[in-house]
Amino acid sequence: MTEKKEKILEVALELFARQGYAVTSTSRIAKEAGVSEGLIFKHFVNKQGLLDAIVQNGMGDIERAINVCLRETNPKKSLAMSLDLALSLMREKKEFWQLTLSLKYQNPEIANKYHHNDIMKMLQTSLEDAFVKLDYQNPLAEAQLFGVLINSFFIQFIHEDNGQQESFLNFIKEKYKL
Amino acid sequence: MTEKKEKILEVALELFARQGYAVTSTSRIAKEAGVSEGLIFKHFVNKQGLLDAIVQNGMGDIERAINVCLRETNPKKSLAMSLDLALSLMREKKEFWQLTLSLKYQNPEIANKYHHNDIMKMLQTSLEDAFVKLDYQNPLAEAQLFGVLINSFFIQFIHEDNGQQESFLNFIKEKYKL
DNA sequence: CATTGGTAAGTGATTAATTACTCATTATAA
DNA sequence: TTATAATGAGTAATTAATCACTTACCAATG
Repeated sequence: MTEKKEKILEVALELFARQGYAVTSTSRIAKEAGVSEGLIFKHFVNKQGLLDAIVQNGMGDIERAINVCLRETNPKKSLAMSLDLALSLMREKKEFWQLTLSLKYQNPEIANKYHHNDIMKMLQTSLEDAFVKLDYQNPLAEAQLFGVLINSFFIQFIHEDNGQQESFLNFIKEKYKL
Repeated sequence: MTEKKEKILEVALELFARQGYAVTSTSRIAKEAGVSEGLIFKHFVNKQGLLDAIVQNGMGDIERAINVCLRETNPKKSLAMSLDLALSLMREKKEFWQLTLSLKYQNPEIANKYHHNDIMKMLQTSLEDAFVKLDYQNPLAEAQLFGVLINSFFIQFIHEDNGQQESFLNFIKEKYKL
């Protein structure tokens, strides 16, 4: 991976996340990355190919982080870890979340290939395990609700970072006595 | 409001919601509405003006529906009504929700003027009232959580209508004994 | 040590298509 | 008659993508 290729990916992620995929032109990306426009197409074939590369990059990082979380067997620890993971992933990969979420509304094809709900589904099984172990009367529905809580935490944090996120997570932890 | 003007609004809402604002061309809207492209600019000045008109239309309908809901003084009934309102609004105005939500990622200017969080804020006060009356130990945070639950219900329903929405709402009602 | 040949990285002018928008003109209805 | 509704050809700007070309690097060969 050359320096310029990496710079293109970096700038494109930032612009796609901030402005949206459709309204970000390849010429703008090239200018901002200090690169000729032609180079983008040399490396990524077309604009969609550039987007694909960005999404694949991001998904790799996140899958690795989640797999660590899934190994926890203690149910309460597992639930708490899921919440902490959400917070840290959000802080470190905010631009990427913004992009994947926005693609749901702009680019249905790629949104069906990889979007952040896929990651949520990976977590869902481990959540269900946890609620079964904790003897909840309706563990599946509880897991669904918990997943939705994490999901909406993501969405809210993406839209406005007013610092209330941590207190909101703590409130959930109290509610589930984690 | 002439027939053709209404048809433009109808078609534009559908296309903006399905494809996104940026990628939907005025020529496409005109063709699909069976109207000359010039007419769009006669009625709405520019593309942004067309979007403004659509959003204002939708917000009017929804504000009226919400105001009915806010008059309820019984706390449990108020909370239950909020959930039912979310379901019915979603079913009747799905395209509009899709649009407003997608604008958050594509059109920051208009998203700040009117977006669906404004409507959530209208509900928030009535939710806080309800949880105070119900003697919850932390009514503000509870109201926030409840608002988030409604919020995420919207977002999930927009993305995939797999019929699980009603059962999810019922689960919340049970959890809050509504 | 040169010199050659091959390859990938990178450029920038150019292209065809599409875009939002304009405007002179025509139809319609009160 | 007069204002408004509606048309559709036209325009300047922007777009994604292509193309012929240059540069940098590196290994093999004589």
